[in-house]
Amino acid sequence: MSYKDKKVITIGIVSELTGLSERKIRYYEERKLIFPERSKGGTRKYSFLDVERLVDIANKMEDGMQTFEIRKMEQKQLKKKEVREKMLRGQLNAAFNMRK
Amino acid sequence: MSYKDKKVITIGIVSELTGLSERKIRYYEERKLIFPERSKGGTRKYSFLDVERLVDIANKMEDGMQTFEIRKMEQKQLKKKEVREKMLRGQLNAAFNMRK
DNA sequence: CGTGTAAGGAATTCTGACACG
DNA sequence: CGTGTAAGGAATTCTGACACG
Repeated sequence: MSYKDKKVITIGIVSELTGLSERKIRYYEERKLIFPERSKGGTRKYSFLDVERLVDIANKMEDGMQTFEIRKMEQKQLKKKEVREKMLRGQLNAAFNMRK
Repeated sequence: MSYKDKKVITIGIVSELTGLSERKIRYYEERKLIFPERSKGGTRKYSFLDVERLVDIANKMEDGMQTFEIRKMEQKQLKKKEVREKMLRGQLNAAFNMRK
């Protein structure tokens, strides 16, 4: 975990960093696009990665995409990534086996 | 400016990250060891670099150093760094001049 | 000098709801 | 569906001060 992934930023500052209203930021969480942590008291805590994600979400919203479409798109990309990694592992294994 | 230098963390979270009380953190600011920014409303905002600095300060305090000593020490190291950079620039210039 | 604490107030955040479209 | 807003309350932070050592 680098600094980028540490959940330490409160929503007001995230709002400033992204230019999005707090309302929007909370709504995108409701739609499962973003997953802040919580303090003991219940205040949301975001990472810089979350901030980047929010900017990306904002761009897609501007392009007329709907929240559920954005969610699906992210799932697809996650799946692609998994497949890619699985293949890579397979090739590494094959290469390793050839050596014996 | 990388993420490390962005002042985005509130004092409560800094307290958790460093293990220092908010009182101590504010006191080290009073003694000019740390320089948070402020929100419009007046709440302090720290960077990850500040968090690292605070941990370093805490270690020196544990070793019995006093705040003014820590401040002096940091000034000295800053000066050393400046001298080093000045010398480096001088050498680079010399090397460049030899080429013509 | 360095730090804890209680005090009162202000800034920040939270949730659930209503509104509009 | 996506977002603004007013509402009431709770969590967070701020300052200046007193205390102890």
